[in-house]
Amino acid sequence: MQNDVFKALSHPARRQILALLRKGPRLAGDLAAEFDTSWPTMSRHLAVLKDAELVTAERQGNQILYRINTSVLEDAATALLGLIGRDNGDDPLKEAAE
Amino acid sequence: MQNDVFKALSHPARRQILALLRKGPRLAGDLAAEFDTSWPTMSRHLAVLKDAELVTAERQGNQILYRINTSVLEDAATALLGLIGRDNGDDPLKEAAE
DNA sequence: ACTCAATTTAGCGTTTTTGCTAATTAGCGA
DNA sequence: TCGCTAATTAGCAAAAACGCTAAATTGAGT
Repeated sequence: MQNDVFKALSHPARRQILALLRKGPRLAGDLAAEFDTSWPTMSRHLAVLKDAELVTAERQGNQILYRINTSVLEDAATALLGLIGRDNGDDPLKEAAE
Repeated sequence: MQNDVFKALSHPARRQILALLRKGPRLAGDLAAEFDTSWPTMSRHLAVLKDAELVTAERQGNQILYRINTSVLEDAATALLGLIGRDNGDDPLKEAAE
């Protein structure tokens, strides 16, 4: 699902969400409050991030706590870095694919 | 134009093009030959990569030589890595934005 | 100028993404 | 159970991305 990861990262709002989440877990509502877009729109951005496993969601009673998932982000960064190095024989795209 | 970079990276074919280019510069035609899609489609993918400055194009007489631009790729990877580290105060998105 | 090969641009239809409002689900407390 | 708040899902319209075929462009060679 490497594929969806880059797609998820392609929207600026979603990268911004990750930037906020980097500082610590947040409730969905708190996140939504930081953006101009409507709640449902935020909710969908979060769903996209969750599908890509870039974040995890955990119910806390009435609300939902979102956490960044650094491991998937690491894989993506690694894949990108793999694209940089001069040829060492292996395929950088396949390499980080899992 | 950080924005366009991630968008450019969001399509698997374009990442694959970069993977090929990583091994060395290539003529547009040679690149196109590696994919199932039509030439015009490849041409557009290349244009997207060029807009994002992920590659550079250089005319060689009749044909066009494409080269990967690692510096932009590095910036993107750095931005991603910046999303991983625990809070150090600065904004990882802005940071790599230029 | 004429022609060929390499590539890009135009134009079009289909699919995906985005963002909105309205409606729904889920959990909590009275 | 009723009502409230938090969040998601439905449904829709507008915009953007994709990929194709056909037409145009560019440079090289004759």
